[in-house]
Amino acid sequence: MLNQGFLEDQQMAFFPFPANMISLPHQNQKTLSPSHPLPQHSKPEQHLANSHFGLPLQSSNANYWAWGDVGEIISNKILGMSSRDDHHHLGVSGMKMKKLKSRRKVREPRFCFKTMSDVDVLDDGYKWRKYGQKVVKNTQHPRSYYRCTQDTCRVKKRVERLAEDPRMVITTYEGRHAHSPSLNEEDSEANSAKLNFWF
DNA sequence: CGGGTTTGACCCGCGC
DNA sequence: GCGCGGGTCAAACCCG
Repeated sequence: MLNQGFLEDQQMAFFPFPANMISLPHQNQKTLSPSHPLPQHSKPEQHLANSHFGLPLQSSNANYWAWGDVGEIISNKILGMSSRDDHHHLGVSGMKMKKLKSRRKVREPRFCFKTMSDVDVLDDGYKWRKYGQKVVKNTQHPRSYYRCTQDTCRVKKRVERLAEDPRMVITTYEGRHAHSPSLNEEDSEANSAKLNFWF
């Protein structure tokens, strides 16, 4: 059973990395469940070229794909609000966040996706430092907390395994990277060109 | 020695 | 106000 709060909270679900962004060191690592394969026409690169990409969403009992403008999907489907107001608050400092908190609860944009993988931490091109681990209630698997190592970047991610199916890894990203991935230095420019959809 | 991980303590929001 | 639970901190530890 998927954690109820999880679904309600995120209402979104699964953000696919473009295939060229995910390295697959393990044979059996696949994005999304095999029972919900990517549609044939949904080659991520294609949509990158159009500055659009697919966002597979999950309702309570079915996975489906939505295509369109990233920001639109994020604000409509993920943040669940018309986020014009909140866009101003994205990426603000911790201090500012505290001030804003008192006025109104502002949440960093979040999205998550599910992968079938032996490894907990997928290589998404960014460098992460673990800052905590917690056993969440009613699950036998701990949740790990990671922060982007770039000191100006406040992006965080959580990684946990599905209780019902330990082969599945749920990765939840919070915030936006203020930089391009640091895969390796020499082609960081190419990477940033490819990956500037990271908003 | 520098950078990452581990892990218990602490913080804070939320429901009762 | 209090307790619970999720999220974060930070000292200790580990490793190349």
